[in-house]
Amino acid sequence: MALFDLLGRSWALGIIWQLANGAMTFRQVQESCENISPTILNRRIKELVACGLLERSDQGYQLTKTGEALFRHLKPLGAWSLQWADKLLVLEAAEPLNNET
Amino acid sequence: MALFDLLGRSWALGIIWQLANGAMTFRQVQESCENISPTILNRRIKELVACGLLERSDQGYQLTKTGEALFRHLKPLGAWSLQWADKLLVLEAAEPLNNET
DNA sequence: CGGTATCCGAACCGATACTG
DNA sequence: CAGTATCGGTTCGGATACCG
Repeated sequence: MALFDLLGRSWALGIIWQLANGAMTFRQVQESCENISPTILNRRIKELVACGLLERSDQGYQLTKTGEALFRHLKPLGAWSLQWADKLLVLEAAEPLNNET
Repeated sequence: MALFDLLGRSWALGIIWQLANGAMTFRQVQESCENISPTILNRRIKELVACGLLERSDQGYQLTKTGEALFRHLKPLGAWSLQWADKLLVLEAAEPLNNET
């Protein structure tokens, strides 16, 4: 699934997540992503635009219809993955691995 | 979302997809993924096991409960992404880019 | 402000060869 | 058969500097 290849790249999901709240300018996105370097931001944006997930408007960048549709599909998965990540941490904390304590 | 980082790696989704149909041995997975090299397969499997998505049984590797839950969430997204990929191709075919026709 | 060009180190893919 | 070790080649991330 090419989609996961794309979304797996650094900041791609973060950008989509941010833009789900409305249009943002280049700088705004940059700041909202803990000052990601412009190089990467530029790359991700171009990719996402090329894939029809993002578009430019007067207000800056924003999700396309397709992008919004994707976000709707992503949201439940995001929630699930949070639960999942939590459980992982708990498991790791419970398993002593090799440390004798 | 760490999940996407994991699933974005090569073959990770393919492996899950295959195992969704039932347990498989190392070789079987390998063959079902157009003979992915054992190095990569081994890496992916270890990661997925470490994350509680896969487990070993007598029949080989199989999805855990968690893995199956993930798969259920993934399926609709997979279907969506197919549509999306198709539209992308159509768009690219329709836009002449720079070619004068 | 918005975006591009360059460059380097790190991470990743994957072939091959090898052990149990 | 199942899995590991090693080692290139390539891609990716990201800092910096720079242009419109």
